[in-house]
Amino acid sequence: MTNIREIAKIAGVSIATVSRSLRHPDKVSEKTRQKVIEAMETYEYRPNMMAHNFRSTRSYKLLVLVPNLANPFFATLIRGLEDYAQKRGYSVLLGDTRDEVQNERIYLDLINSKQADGVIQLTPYSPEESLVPDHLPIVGAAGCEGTPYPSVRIDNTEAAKTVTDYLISQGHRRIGVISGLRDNRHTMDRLRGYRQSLEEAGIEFDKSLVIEGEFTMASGQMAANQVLMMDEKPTALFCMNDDMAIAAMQTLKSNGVRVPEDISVAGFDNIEYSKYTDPPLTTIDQPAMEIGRMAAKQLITLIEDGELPQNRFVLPYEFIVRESVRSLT
Amino acid sequence: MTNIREIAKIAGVSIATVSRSLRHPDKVSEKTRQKVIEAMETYEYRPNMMAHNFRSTRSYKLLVLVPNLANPFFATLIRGLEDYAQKRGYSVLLGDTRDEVQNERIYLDLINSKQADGVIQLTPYSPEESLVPDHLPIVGAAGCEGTPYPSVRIDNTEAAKTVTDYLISQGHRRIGVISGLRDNRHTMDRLRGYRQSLEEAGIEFDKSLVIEGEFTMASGQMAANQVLMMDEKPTALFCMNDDMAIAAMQTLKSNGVRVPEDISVAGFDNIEYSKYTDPPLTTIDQPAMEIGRMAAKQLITLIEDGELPQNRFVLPYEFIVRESVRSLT
DNA sequence: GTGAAAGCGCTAACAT
DNA sequence: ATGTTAGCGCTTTCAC
Repeated sequence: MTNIREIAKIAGVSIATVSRSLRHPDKVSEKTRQKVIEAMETYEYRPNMMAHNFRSTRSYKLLVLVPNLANPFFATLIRGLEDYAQKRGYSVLLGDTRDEVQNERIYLDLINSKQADGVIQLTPYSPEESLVPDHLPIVGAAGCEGTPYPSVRIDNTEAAKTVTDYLISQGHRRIGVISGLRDNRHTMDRLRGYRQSLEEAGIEFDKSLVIEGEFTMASGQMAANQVLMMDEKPTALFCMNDDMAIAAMQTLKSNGVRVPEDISVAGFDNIEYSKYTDPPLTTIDQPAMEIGRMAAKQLITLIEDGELPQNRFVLPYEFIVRESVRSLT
Repeated sequence: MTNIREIAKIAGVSIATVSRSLRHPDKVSEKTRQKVIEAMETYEYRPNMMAHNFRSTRSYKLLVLVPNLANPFFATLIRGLEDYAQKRGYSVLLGDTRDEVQNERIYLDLINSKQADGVIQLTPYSPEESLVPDHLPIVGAAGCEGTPYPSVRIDNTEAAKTVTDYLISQGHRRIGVISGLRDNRHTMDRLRGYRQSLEEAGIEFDKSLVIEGEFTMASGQMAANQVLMMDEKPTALFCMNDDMAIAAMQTLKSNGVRVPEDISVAGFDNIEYSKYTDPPLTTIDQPAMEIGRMAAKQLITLIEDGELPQNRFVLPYEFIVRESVRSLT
């Protein structure tokens, strides 16, 4: 258990100098610094970060609140986040909330008890449910419009409009939607884009075409079953994430409905699996890694500087055309 | 910034009593304890865990080393892990190694610098590459046979044999394999099961039928392309994980090879997506959540007691028959 | 440029 | 059952 005192003794300096050699090398003469470094190396000294963190009232930990880690979109985002955080000397603490607000409370306690310096929230903001304490360093990632704290995201409304525009350009006019939960902000933002597109094309909005899912594959399957029972089926289906699109597509096909010949399907997220469905899925590519990196960057700045020059970071998305949408013209 | 001293003053006791009320409530009289609790509540006192951890030389953090968080099998395992850890008062620190040993080194530094109490390793043990320091509390999860530290896993060899046995029982004799990297221990264990099955059935092992992948979808696709170019194609394909199976299946189909009519496909892991492929994938269900929970449990025991009553925890797997395998008989 | 010393918030002997 | 006190390993004034 070699500590700072031992190194000081070996190097023949005071513990203050050892500390300075690490944290403020410029305040130590080149010669003594060398002596200290050498002592550290021969004794394989590793500063006790618990003491360091305690003393400097910084944990160098970022808490990420994720509704479902098993969704590869979130997992990929977190990979980016972690990659960046690591380069800045921060580690990431995982908080899988299972989409339950009460679980968030438990994790937020890590902040209060000083075990994390800030949080990255992957669940879109909900005014009713949010329990963000004041002055908590927090940034939203892949969130929604109107988040009251800094956030990094794409323009969900515009992206949804892009998808719908494309469906319409392919001759579809009866376009179904498999949405997330009605009061989820992603659902709202994306539905707005869908409706805008319809409106511009002069197609009347038909709410019976919107089926409520909850961003899970099981819900995508259920939604597809509802589509199967409709008398007048849509010719195309816009699913608000790839998980639901993948499940819906499979459900449709296993019930004898061909994709895209009978019903076209589009997704949202561009998780890797969407490239390997049959047919490969047309979808919106959210730059998951980049959103994660950027969110980490903003959070760390917020922690270290106490403020951000800018609060909204809207990243570009890409529309990926594959083979799950058929042209009607 | 309300600290233990303030609470002591408010409650009219010493700081020792405040500390005891929290950590050893039985050593404090009911009456004073109530006073202390009340003071804590009215002042919303949250103990500074950085100080607590520092003082007790425990970080209450578990480091999980994962080769690729975007693989839902790992993500699901981690969910289980985290769920259990949380109940025991531990948090999980994420270390995505991108399957690079040198990245492991960076993360293991978190242990040396006392920022984590132990590690859960999700990459199977490799004698050549492993850099596990002595006396490091570590448990392997979803690892391989012969791991020199405690591990929680299924019997990979037996599971692979189960799959192959089934394929043979359906009349297949020319069974291809898409494996992981040749020197990966999962590849070795599972290949052994495959060969055992063949041997018992009196089928000669043909190494030209084994195509090396690397557990990624991209490699599954490449492997499938190799199968497509074979003169004498296998009638069935055993893929060593679902990601490769999913990619292979899609590649086969998009090249006009029907699954399972022309080639049967089986996977390994039973990630959720394998239920929604077309056709749904026959595969081995690894109890990911349960492996994660159990691994966390063992690691915490190891940390707190310094030893484990038992070092090998082999959990049951399940063979899931869906529709991607056809009977030849 | 360097050292002496105080102290971060808490825990745990030790004393009463 | 409760209080006094030393000290965990480190950072940072404050002197020199």
